[in-house]
Amino acid sequence: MPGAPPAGLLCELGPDGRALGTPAPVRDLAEAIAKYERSASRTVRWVWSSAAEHYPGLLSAGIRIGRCHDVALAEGLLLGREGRSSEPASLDAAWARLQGAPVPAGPARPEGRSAGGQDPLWADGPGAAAADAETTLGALIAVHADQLARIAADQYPARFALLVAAESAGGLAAAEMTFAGMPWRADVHDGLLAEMLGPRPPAAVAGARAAVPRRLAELAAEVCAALGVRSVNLDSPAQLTRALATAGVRVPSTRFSVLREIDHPAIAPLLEYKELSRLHAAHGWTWLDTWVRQGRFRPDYVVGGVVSGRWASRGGGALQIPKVLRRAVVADPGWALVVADAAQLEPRVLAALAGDHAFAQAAAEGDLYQALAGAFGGDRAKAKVALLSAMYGGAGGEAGQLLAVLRRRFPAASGYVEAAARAGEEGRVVRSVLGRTCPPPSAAWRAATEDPGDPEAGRDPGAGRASRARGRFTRNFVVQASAADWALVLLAAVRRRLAELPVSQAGRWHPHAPHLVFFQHDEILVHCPEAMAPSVAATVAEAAAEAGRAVFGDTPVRFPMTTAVVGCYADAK
DNA sequence: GGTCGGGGCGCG
DNA sequence: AAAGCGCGCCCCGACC
Repeated sequence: MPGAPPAGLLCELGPDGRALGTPAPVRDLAEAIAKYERSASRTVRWVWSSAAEHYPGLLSAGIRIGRCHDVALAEGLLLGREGRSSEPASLDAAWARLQGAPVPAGPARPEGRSAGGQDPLWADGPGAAAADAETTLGALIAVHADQLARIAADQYPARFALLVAAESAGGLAAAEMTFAGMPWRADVHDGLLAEMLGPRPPAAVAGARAAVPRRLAELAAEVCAALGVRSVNLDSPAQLTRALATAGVRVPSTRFSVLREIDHPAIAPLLEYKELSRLHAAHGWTWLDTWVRQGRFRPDYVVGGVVSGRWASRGGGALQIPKVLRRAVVADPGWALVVADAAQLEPRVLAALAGDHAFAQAAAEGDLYQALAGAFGGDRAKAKVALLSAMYGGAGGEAGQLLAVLRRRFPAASGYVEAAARAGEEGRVVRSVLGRTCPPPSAAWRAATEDPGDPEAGRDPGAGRASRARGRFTRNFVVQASAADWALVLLAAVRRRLAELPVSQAGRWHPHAPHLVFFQHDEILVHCPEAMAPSVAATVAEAAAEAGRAVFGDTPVRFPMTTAVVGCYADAK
């Protein structure tokens, strides 16, 4: 019925996922959910097909939920562990697999907001009869029970269960962050653009290209004059390379790092042009018009969108916001931003992962690189290069020597990443600390690297390169993915603890309570009333300690957060 | 008219 | 000797 609140079907489940009693129809599903959330006598964990699909609607109705089991996210993790990450992870797909039926086509990688699709819990749309709701609920219960069994069958079931819980909490946090939005001052953004690019050019008339901002036109003219050419499209690497060649400058590419080394009058304006045109194209006035509404930037986050478990985003380049634009991220009047990022997260994660005693001691307090500097002649910069090379697989320049030092002084830590690299080179998979699994090698990779039957035939010349490239990937995966595990547990802990602060109300999305507004790999932003900022900062610190214990157990390694309470994101560091 | 891979660069 | 890890999005240019 148009205008009626969505009805639905609820069913309580036992610890093993079996239905307790019969499904109960409710007239107003949102209200029924809120009522469960408010009930003090028990903690509810909602089982649903996906938060990305269902939660935005609940939030719009003013309802916040505490915990869930997100079937799609869980399925993604399980498929990954089973070496089937290319298969679709939706409830429909999982149900089809469980029944041995043809699996509906769908995106293999997780998606954010779904464009449509059936709503298994409150199926009241056209064509969704009550019978369909029952069928869908049955599928949901069966798939969930199957997932619980598959989780329990993991080599480390408790850790994998934590991963599924944290991923599910991430799904909730992502929807809440989109709902709340990141405070964004369009006037400040516009002012920054005008300062750097010149005033906003008039909108393009139909059919014509938009006018180029004044500063970009000036810089392009300077470059042309210095190169002695009439005109060149600086946005075309091919054209630019040719124009540089006519001026006697031969470059292998037009990358910033290549051009920077060249002594020619065209280079300075060219580098400035590249920097500003990038800002204009990616985060200029068009971006502002497209993505900022009523003082908020609301990107879609894609939980688990990166193989390592990091989030991706869709639209607005939410995870690539240029640092200069942080000036536009300003707390509402009377509110503050608590900006917290994990200090030197990845090397600390490696220390905890490897159980390298000497390394872990260095990661116990303070500046990790400084603590390791002693092993590198007291040079902190060398310690940092050595660590980054170990985690990324680089060995250029003096990194090779520094790696040798690292290997001698911290054998367990370097051994950990070396073993991961070997596994990757040999085509095996590796896992994060909580059990997120990297994708298996592609068929093309296997074909390129397999041993030829005839020893005289020799290997494909690209085989070594492909093998080493995968080694670098798995070497980095164990660290990056374990860091993502920690960050996800941190996010879940912050989210839960914020909801326990006095101002919050169970079951309600409270617009005046502190809320997460941004999460970028190892950094979080909380928007909160000014007076609450100190308790929010303390909450984040407690959550970080909790995440360390939950993910790594008993370790001397600490995971300190650098936390700032500011009115503007740009002032955080 | 559209798609798609590459070059390039923003973030971690 | 040469090369480092993971993304999203812009523009270009080849191609259908």
